[in-house]
Amino acid sequence: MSVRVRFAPSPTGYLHVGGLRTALYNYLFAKHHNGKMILRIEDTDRTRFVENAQENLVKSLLWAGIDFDESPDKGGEFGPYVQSERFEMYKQSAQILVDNGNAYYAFDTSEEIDAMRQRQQAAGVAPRYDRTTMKSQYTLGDEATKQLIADGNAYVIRLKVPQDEVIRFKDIIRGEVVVNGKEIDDQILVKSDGFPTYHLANVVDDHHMQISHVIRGEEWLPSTPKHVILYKAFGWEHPEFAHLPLLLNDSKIKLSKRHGDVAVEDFITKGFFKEAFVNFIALLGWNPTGDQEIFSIDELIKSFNLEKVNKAGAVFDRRKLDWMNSQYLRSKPLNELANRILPLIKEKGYNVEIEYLEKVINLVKERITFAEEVPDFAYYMFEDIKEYEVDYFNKFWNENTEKLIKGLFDKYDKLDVFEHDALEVITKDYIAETNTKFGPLMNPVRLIVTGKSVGASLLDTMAILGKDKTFERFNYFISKYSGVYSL
RNA sequence: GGCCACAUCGUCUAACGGUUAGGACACCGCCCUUUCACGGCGGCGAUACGGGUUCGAAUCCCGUUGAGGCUACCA
Repeated sequence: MSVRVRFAPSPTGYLHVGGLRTALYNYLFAKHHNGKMILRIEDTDRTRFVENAQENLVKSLLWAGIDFDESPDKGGEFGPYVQSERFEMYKQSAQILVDNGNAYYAFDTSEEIDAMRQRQQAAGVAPRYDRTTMKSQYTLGDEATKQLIADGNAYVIRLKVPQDEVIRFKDIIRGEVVVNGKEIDDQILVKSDGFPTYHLANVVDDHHMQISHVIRGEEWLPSTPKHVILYKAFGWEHPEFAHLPLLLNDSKIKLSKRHGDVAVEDFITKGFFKEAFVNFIALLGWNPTGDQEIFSIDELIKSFNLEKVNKAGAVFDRRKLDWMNSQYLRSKPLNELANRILPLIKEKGYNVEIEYLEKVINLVKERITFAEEVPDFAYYMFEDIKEYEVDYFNKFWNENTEKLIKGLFDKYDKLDVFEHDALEVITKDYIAETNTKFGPLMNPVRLIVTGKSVGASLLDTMAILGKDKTFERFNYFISKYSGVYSL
């Protein structure tokens, strides 16, 4: 059997990281099995529809490297891939169920349903549609029902759940799940506005689109029995199910919009590499066995399998995500990094050659998490020093060091090749000659050249900055602070 | 409340029924070192609890507890 899976978001906002993980697992599963990945937009709730949401969803998915074989944009032989465009199909499907006795009409208002629920809760029973007392085809009879519809009364269509059956299905991740029909509510299939609910549309589409595996979040597990009933009512085989563990926040509750950023695009904006983000997300709830932490997308595809997906929810740990990003930052080609932040560099008003930018990135990349930090972290590589760190200045700048530093720069001045190795030889000779140490000598030099107390290798910093700039800073510093030993 | 599913270091996780319960993030220490990092080495730290099955249980079964999901004319 060929593998066909789908990612089926609602266009209600932005792509949630949990949604991305679901999409990713579907994608990895499809690619692993040489199957097809389908995007279907589930927009049956027009009250929650958000303009441009679909575009945003697709943009985030594409950013992560998840593309589709069939989608609203690409089309495909099972289209359309937007549920609102499949309206007729659901209508006909619902009619089939009414005709074959697996669904029925109901005319209750939402107030009446609310009242029913309150009665049930007060009585301590589970809220469920009460076929015996409510205004449905059950209590009204077929003739009266027909008449009410003919008269233009609003109605819904409900699934007639077999009360005396035990529903069983196999979940690839969780094993067999068993639910008693008595526990299942008569789910609304068609709303009074004529639109199908998720349950109907989902089952109809998955069947007609020949979906082989439904891989979705655990929040769908409780409604899966309803879906199984639906497939049976239609006389269809149901696809295989795999319910993914939830992504949790620090409080171990389902990651949601209410608690910090969960929109994928926020992470894009923050500067995460897609490879790092995908790598991190993939390992949240799945592990191929072993100690490997860094996986390329091809490695993920190669080793992915549903059986290894965990059952328990996984907390989304930003610190590990940061670490993951820094790992990728260190291993990425310099030209890629340089091109990535070039627009940002220009935006800051810095006019530098790409080669120079690459050198600077290489200089500081082990000290930062995001490539975008470079212009701030090492601003002194792009413009004049804005200020000297006061504590550092007061600690290291005095009459002795001034004399010492001047002597060192006299030696540096003789250098034609202003590079790391040459600088190192000169510096070491000078240390031996003056009987000082690297630290006390170079700390003030760092202050003079960068204004800061921390940073990358100082010799490399000076070499990249070049002799002219280095001396410009030295001369400026001396002209301003010679004899001034406290700020 | 009911239903469903879940439970290994703080977090992500590994472990044919036989391991000193392994790795990673975070944290701490040491080394490296001009600073800060990177890196290397080491430390801290877990099988929720109680019963069973078994020669032997993190692993299988039952119960308890805990935390979660669902309980919409939302998905």
